[in-house]
Amino acid sequence: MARSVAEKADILPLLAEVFREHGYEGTSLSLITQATGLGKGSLYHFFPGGKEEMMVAVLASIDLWFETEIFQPLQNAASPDVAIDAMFTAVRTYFASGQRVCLVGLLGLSDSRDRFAEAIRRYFARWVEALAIALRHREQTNQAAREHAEQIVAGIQGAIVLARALDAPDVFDRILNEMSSRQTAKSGE
Amino acid sequence: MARSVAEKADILPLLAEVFREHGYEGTSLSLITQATGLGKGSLYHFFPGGKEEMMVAVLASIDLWFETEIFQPLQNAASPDVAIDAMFTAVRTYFASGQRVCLVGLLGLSDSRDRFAEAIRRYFARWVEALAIALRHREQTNQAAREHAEQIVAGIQGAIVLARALDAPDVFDRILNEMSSRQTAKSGE
DNA sequence: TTCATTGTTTACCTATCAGTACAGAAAGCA
DNA sequence: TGCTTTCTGTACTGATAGGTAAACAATGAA
Repeated sequence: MARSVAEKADILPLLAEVFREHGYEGTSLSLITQATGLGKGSLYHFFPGGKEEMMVAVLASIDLWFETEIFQPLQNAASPDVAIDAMFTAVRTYFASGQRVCLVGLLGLSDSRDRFAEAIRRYFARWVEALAIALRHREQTNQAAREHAEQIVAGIQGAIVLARALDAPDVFDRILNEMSSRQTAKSGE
Repeated sequence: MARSVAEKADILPLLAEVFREHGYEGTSLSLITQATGLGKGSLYHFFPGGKEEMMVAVLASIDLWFETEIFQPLQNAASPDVAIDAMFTAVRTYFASGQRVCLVGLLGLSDSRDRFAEAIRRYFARWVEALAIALRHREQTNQAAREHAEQIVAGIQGAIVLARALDAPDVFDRILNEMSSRQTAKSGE
């Protein structure tokens, strides 16, 4: 047969996209088979734990991506300003100017929050933490840097919500631009 | 029997709460009967259109509340500053410092977005519009007021996401306080 | 006190859900 | 070539989903 020699690594992005579009509850196995081209047999071969294990794997892959592409650069960059700029650019691309939902944020709002509470908490905690480190140079205290980081992460999440609701990607870009420029403006102080 | 002489007005808040907690997809009729104490028969008597009509009614009641409690005061207040302050206070209470989700925002992110797209769009469009009017005094141009309004509404939504994800209501309060104080700080300029 | 209206209970319908069982095909290795 | 491991299709399960039908109880006006 059409034995596609599927590997977990290949189907994870597809899986992630389905969960992003439909949430955890809204993603049925039939949607998954449709999106991945894999039958139930294959899916349960790779993920014996079913839907929940699939979501855990997706969350882990998201975590890995953000850790390497966003969090680590923020923490270790020689120039924090450049790293923060890079973060804004990466985020704009990743979330397709708000047309692509943040799966972790969505999960946190939804019914299945409790099931993945720890992964959700860690994702946002790491983001705030890494960004706060990059912001330390700019702020009087570590606490101020932390609060500023909270504002920016919340601003990004809110920009997704608003841009999706209004169906207006330009709203997303405007909000991110403003946060980014308010940032660089401070260097003149 | 226990004829509770139910009225639509009485069960709408209960309905709203169930939808808020579980989303549209996640809210099953059995959850609804449980939360309202009404059987399917009664529910379909009040809402012949089923779940969808229930959600439409809930959205309409939310719309009404925000229109009278938030949007109109923002637009018509003698003192916009006071009205904006009142908005922050009302929002903090309404969303219980981020422990209570914004149903409209959640819907916008989730699978059932298309079904209620127009109501979702209008809710946020009205919010931004009303807030922009209250902010006009503070900004150079109407466009700047609008952009600032977008930032604040997005900030509120993001604060909900972040506070829920971190399970930390104080994060919500901090972010709102900061936005509110940045606002009043400008009057000194 | 009749009687239509309004509200409620109960039983039932079909579709779909997540998950399981298992036979069997492809692939890798000998 | 054989044989084992890895993968896949099909058929099934029990549970629950949203929704329907209709008999029936409470209510309020005549």
